[in-house]
Amino acid sequence: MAEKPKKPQKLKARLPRGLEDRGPAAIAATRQMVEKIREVYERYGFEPVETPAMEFTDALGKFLPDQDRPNEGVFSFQDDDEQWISLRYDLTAPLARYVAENFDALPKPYRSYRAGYVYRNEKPGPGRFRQFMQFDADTVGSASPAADAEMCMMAADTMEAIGIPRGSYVVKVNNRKVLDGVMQSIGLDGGEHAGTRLTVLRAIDKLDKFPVEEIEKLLGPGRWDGGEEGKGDFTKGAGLDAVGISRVINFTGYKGDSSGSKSEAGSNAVTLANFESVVEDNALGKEGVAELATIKELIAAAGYDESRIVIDPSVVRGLEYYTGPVYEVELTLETRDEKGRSVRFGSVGGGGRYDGLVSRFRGEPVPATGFSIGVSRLQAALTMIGKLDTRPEFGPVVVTVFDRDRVADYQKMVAQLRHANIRAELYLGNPKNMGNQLKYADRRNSPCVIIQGSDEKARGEIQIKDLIEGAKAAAAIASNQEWRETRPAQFSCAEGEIVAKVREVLARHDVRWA
RNA sequence: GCAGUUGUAGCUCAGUUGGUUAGAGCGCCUGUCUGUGGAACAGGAGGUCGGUGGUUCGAGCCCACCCAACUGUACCA
Repeated sequence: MAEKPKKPQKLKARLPRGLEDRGPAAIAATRQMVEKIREVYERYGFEPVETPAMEFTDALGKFLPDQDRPNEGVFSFQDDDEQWISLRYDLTAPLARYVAENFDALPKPYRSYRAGYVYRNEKPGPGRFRQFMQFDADTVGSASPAADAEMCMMAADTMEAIGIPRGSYVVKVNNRKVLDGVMQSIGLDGGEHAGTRLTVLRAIDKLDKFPVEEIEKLLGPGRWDGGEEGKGDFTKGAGLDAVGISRVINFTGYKGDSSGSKSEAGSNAVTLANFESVVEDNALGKEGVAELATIKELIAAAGYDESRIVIDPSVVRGLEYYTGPVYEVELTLETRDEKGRSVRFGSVGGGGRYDGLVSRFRGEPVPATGFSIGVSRLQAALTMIGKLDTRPEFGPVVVTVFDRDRVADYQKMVAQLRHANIRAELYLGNPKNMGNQLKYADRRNSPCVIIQGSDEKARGEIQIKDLIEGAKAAAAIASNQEWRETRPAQFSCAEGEIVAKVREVLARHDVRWA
């Protein structure tokens, strides 16, 4: 024998990490979610506008503070004129560019929404992808806390519209001015402390993740993630002294001994009172507290209680561009993966006020506030907790080919069904036997197939085989012979009745597309 | 990025203290069955055991490095 035939070097079919292919069930679920979110946003008065997936890199805010790692996390490339272009990493920065570019033509306040994929080059995880969908709404040109309050209410309404019951989600609100005020009051103002301020904010952001003692380490010297000195990775702390640490912890309303989870802040009124005592005479802090107080009144007047929208000092978000109120939506349902382990999904939406983002382009103040839902992450969470209908859609009615020379007759039946708005197709594979054609219809999840052999043709009839009913009947049948002879769930009717009879079958099984 | 764990068939996994030709279940294809999807039975395809180098008479197993995935952590506009 000659040499072993060399295997052709096959190209490995594979997808980069953090990306996913999406089948019919996932697509249908996304469509439904997006449609429901859209209805709510429209009802709040927002109008649609869309921008491309790419922007000039500088328009995305790459030069804003907190840019110690240029080009990290963003997919970028150079155009043929050497200008840097990036895939958008959110929908807010591109909107700011759009508004600035079309400023004079737009009504102010300008209120718009958009859904689209955004891209982040970071480590993927459960519900975290490198391409994912966001659904965004923004009010540009209003400095009123009413615009912020409205975002919170809309967030709550949206969650309920998607089918998440009241009590299974919570909208958390905070205000960056309060945080900044507290930091000023412990001597962390000024450019030389910018890095420290960031570290403090990051530490606060982890309050829902680690016990308070761990947060204290992050505010102080630092923390080892292996649980003890020298184990695992070391996170450098903010280096605050004991007074500074306790001021920050006091602000959060968390108690030193509560090993872990919830803020002690009982109600919005208590939280606000605590804020007031913590910011003392700091002007910026007082301004933030006043804004939160206004928001609290507005949402209460509109009938949103604290189980739906709550002031939470641990919400930080968007270190880069948020300037005032910030919001975050969290699922409070416990989510577990297929192995029963608890899974952290983090927030499924959020937003805040970004008064500096549009004015970058304009040299005049342009206040703005926005809210965004992480559609992909929310879908991943809902799928995991079984809240999403992941049943595959029914396939088309399949008209089988019995006699190869009568394809025209079969195609005519297909056309009749299609004209009656029934999804239908001719079997386009090799029609050498009926078994393969039925197997195909089965795999397509077809509700029924049409069969017409010469016997039926002679009588002017067709056979309709109900595959769903047939599958049920199959359970009771043991032998193949019996299976074939009974031809379960199959009936014949006159050729002219094809549409009416197929409709009956579809109705019987509640076929969604019918 | 850092740390830990794990890489054997399309999927889930076995694989003795290093010892001939690397296995099972499920899935896939074919046949029993040229006018009927399931079930059953029979058969078949599919692996450079993640990669490279080393130790050894001999490596899926031992050693080194690399790659990838998962988990935690960092970052997260």
